[in-house]
Amino acid sequence: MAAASILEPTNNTTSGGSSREFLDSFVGDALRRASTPMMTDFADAIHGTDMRPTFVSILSIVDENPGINQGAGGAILGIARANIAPLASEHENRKFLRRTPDDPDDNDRRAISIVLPPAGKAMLADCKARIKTHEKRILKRLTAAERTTLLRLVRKI
Amino acid sequence: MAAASILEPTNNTTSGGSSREFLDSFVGDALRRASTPMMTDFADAIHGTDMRPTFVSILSIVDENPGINQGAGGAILGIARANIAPLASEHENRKFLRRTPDDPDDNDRRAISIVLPPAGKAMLADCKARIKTHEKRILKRLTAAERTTLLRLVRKI
DNA sequence: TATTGTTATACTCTATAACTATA
DNA sequence: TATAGTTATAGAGTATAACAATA
Repeated sequence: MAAASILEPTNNTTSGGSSREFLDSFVGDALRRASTPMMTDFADAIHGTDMRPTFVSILSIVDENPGINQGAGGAILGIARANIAPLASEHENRKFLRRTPDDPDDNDRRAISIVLPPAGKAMLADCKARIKTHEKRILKRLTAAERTTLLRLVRKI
Repeated sequence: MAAASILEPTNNTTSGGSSREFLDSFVGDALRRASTPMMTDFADAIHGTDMRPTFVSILSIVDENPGINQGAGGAILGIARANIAPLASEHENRKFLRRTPDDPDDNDRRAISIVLPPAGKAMLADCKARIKTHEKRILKRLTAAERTTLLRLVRKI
């Protein structure tokens, strides 16, 4: 992959003197223009691990909520049940998570509990380290205070 | 369409007491979780116009930079040349923009100038009005000052 | 050689509907 | 009837490679 942007403009507001007046007044477009390269850089950060952004977030949620079922995990992440299923299945094939028909209360046989086996924990640890480096690189133009403010404001949306 | 989120959690930080500690510390994930519903709501806002988010941004850029060529327009928007081509072609078929082999300096016959005919201007005006309403709805939890700060910080990424 | 536009292709993420098995 | 998981499919957005015409 190595998806370092092909697009010439490196700054994020106006480009070369061309007008972006309308778009520049909208938060939605700013968010899109920030999150796309962010995702690209994220993908670069975990390149070589055969993981993808959504994969890492799933491992992270399962690690912090062992035994959680797929639907609840997906809801936390904002991923629909229908999209969690194939991802969980792929994870399981790679031995990064384990699904058991056991449920937390042992009385709903529809629910499937997910848990991280050692291979999953190791992969997650590797990705976490890579992601921390990635975030530092991406956010180097923001002070610590600005990052905190940004997080707070984005979450209010 | 009418894609009002199917996902249960309505707030954006932690859900129901489940842990999101790791993800919650990363700006990238917050951005993703904010921009996805934002795009969905945007799509709802322009529903019925047969437009898509990228379509609107292209019309907007051409309107503000009449005669711009495709590559430059795409660069302003962060869209690769290869992806602009089919979008521009579809726009042209719908009479929302006009492409002429004339270039600004009349001496580069590779470049193609784009311009908004009346139908394109009318469609853009309609979309702009819808988008303004959409942004107000989405950002209703932020004060004017917070929106300004958010825009400034996101652009620094 | 480099660049504009084009085509074709692949991949990620998201949305929807329909199905099963449980409840 | 309602829910958890599954499957299949469709759509939007993005990335890459290769090509023709032009510079």
